Amino acid sequence: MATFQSLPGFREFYPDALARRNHIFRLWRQTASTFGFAEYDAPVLEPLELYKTKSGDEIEAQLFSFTDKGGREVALRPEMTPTVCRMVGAKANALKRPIKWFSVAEYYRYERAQKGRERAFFQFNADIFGEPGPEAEIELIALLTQCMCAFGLTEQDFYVRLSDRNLWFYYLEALGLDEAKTRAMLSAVDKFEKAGEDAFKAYEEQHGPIGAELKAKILAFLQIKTLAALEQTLAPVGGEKLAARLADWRKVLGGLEAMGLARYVEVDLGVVRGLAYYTGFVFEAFDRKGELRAIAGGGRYNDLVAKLGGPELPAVGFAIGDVTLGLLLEARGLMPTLVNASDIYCVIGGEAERRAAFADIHALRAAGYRTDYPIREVAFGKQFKLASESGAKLALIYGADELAKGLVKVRNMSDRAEQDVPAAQVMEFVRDFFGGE
RNA sequence: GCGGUCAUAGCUCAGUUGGUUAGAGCACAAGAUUGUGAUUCUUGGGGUCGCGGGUUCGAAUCCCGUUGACCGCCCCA
Repeated sequence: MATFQSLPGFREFYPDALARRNHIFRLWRQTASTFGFAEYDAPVLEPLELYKTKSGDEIEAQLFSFTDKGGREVALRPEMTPTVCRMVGAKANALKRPIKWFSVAEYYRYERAQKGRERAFFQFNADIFGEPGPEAEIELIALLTQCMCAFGLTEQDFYVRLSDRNLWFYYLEALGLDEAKTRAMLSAVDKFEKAGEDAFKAYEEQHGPIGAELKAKILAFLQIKTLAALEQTLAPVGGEKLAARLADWRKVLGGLEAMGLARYVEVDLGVVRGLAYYTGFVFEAFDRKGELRAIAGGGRYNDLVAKLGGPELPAVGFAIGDVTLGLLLEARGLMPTLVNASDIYCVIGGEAERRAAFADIHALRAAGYRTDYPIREVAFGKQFKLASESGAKLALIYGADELAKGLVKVRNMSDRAEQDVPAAQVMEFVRDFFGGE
């Protein structure tokens, strides 16, 4: 057994695991690019204060933080949001609006590792800055769903739960709750799905018993699954703010429906997301079977850029984690296996033939064909087995008989057909073969 | 940070009330096979049984500690 093991929650990526990771990254990048998002990157190590300012002092317990040799308090980034807010804030006036940016990066959190949660993990992060209206939400939720569908996932596999902190604020205000009670109630709502009635305990300890009528209204609000039900519930409450907010809801859901994405999105006010900096719509993606942790989460955070020292700049963003998504893809059989296949495998008779083959091998590789051969002498019969295992579509056979006649034998690995090709025309033959695919 | 379960080969696991040299399948490698593919047969490498201590004539097996994984709680940006 090895003397040293990797730290808890830190993963090693053997080639097959890295191939799966790259597959995920590739489709994320491709998808973001089709949506017109630009990729950026940023430091892994940041001033500790950046995260304390954003999330409060308690956050330090969840961070990989330390003092560097210059006496600076630093932390490995646990998320991208504060960093990207700083970057955008610093050049806000020079950036063309809307600012649509994405990144694929590794994050570090000092937490107990569990299924679907590691201490080091990757996230796809997408944000839109400078757009206060719900059009930004449409764009991002569309991107989120496509970032899942690109892998072959369907509405049978995942869905996005859409909620709204503003709606809760307006509704609870109309029900007569002050700000402190509202925050406590949102915290209870956040816990309700997991804890049930117990979720209200903390609220009642703080603010006294919840009246039966109030509780019934809260629970009814949580049951709402459609826009129609939402409008029906809020109609008697009235108020301009609520009316305007419902118009935003109609815009978001209408836009997503027009994109054909309605089947992925559910109204679900049970999602409030713990962190206090969200200022409007919030959403999370889950697997339909409810077996896994959240796959993605995001929302609007209009105050954060200013809070971190930039100008007033509205923003919406979300992140998808690689761990839970990877688990879901494995469970649905959507993770490809053979990734390192060759195009061409060379079967080589002996040492003399090897020298002749090398010229072609190098030329083929330079021309971009994935070309492999047995690195040391191997029995002829076994080489065909190796060729088969390599995944190559074509085997080039450099035998003594062929080379004596100035030929190379070419075997089509799928239909086993063979033909002789003049040695000088091998490259041309290969081009035709792969060009005609 | 707290509780529960578990830890034997690269992987999945077997290993009797404690008994002498710890096994199987898969995977990997070599050969049968010096000119033709996933089959078959033979053979091989690979283990201080997570680590440390204790009980015992004797520990993979029992006890204590520790590390890690998994499940749950807290948290989840």
